[in-house]
Amino acid sequence: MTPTDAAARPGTTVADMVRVLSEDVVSGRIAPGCRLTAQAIARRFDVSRTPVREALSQLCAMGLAEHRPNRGVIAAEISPARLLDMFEAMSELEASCARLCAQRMTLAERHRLSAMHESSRALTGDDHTGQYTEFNDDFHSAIYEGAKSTHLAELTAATRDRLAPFRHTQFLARHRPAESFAEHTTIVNAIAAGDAKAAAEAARQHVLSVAHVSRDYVAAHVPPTTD
Amino acid sequence: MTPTDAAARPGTTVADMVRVLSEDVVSGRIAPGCRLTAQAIARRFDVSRTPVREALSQLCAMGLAEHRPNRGVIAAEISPARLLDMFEAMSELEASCARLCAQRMTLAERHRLSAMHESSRALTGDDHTGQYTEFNDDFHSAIYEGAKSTHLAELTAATRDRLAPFRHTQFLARHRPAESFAEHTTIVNAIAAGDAKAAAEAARQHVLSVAHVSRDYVAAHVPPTTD
DNA sequence: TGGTCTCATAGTGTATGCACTGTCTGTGCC
DNA sequence: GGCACAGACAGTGCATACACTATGAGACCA
Repeated sequence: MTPTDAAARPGTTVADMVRVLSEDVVSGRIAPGCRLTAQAIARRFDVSRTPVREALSQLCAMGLAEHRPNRGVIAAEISPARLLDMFEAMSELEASCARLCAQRMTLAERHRLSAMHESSRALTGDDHTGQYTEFNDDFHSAIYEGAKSTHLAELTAATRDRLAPFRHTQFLARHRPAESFAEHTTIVNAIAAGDAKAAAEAARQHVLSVAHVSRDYVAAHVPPTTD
Repeated sequence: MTPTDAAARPGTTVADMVRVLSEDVVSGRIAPGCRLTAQAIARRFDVSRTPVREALSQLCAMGLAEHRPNRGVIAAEISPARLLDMFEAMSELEASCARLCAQRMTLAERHRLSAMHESSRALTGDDHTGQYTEFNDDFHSAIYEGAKSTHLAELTAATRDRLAPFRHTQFLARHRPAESFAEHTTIVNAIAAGDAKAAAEAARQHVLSVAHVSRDYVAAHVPPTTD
């Protein structure tokens, strides 16, 4: 055994903890509002509190957690108003990506997007929600990438991650995958046709409908004020 | 003197260091590519390396610095391609903000924006560039705010800050303030008229013209590869 | 003279200790 | 019975120490 344990366990760096913890928050395994105590996390990863604190501060910078001075860090809690606000930003970002896709995707890329979309038809039944959720992320990622604007793609993906715990609730609503598929069709067709304006509008409307479904879910399941 | 010096100097918290350092990077006082050694910064603020490391990691998360494992942190270096890429994202974000302004600003807000813009006419001479630069930031902030979409405003402001060292170079170009003023006029008029589409397009073009002026400046002043 | 190797040094990354703050529980008072 | 206060305790925030890594200068060799 080397003197420092960290060298013996190369898998446990600050970056690794950030990755694992952000996945926990994004997936909802760590619920919004839940305390992230440095000591507990240090025990979990078998490191000291110092690198944990670093990981937590990065989580805060990503917007996935919130730091309250002398009171620790909690998994990000998003008020209903803030949630809609973020979905709105998301709709603008996705609209921009879709618009740029319509202008910039190569023919091959358009075909690949269409094929990808078509392959998801089989997953629109309410008994494939897990698979459809996964596909959905891939589909949107393809659109961020197709815009060929790295920073825009980064901002969009970051916003998506912050909304992830809430977006995923949409597919708990009955028939939502089928609706989602139909909305995707509009987007894909507009991009395939190179119709930038229609692509942007379709993407915007798609995200807003996700927002409404999610809002209804949150309204039904989250107490009005969680403080 | 209290046991902990930090208590005696309440002005030197992690947040303060982040503020000061980010201003240094944004303003160009700390040049892109410049090393940010934790020890030197610790001496500068008279604290230990621990809080400095926290501040630096936040700077990295903001995109204002870059962390290389075991080799420290450097002030963000942006390649010309990346720069254009970020300006493009900026143009999309500003366009969204302007569009929402046209839809959402109250009559009073529209009047205030027009008045604000009109007041800058006196600063368009090439001998007021400092004042015009300052006004310009206020003007754009007003548009981010007027969109009434907190997250969008945050993303836009964050991107602006990352571009700040380069945006500011635009006003070094002769007659640029006057051109900027003319472009602002188009935006303000569209917002005043509630013409969302025109406002978005005007804002997009405005940012893209900033990008071109800045690109020309950077091309003339930054070596091709800084590595 | 040019290239390579070695060692010194500066600086990063992590662990640990200590002082301070916030919170919770139990006790005394109204 | 309800409320305020004091103490214990848990957890944060920072300083410091130590091990490891990257880098550059100087010595050695071809």
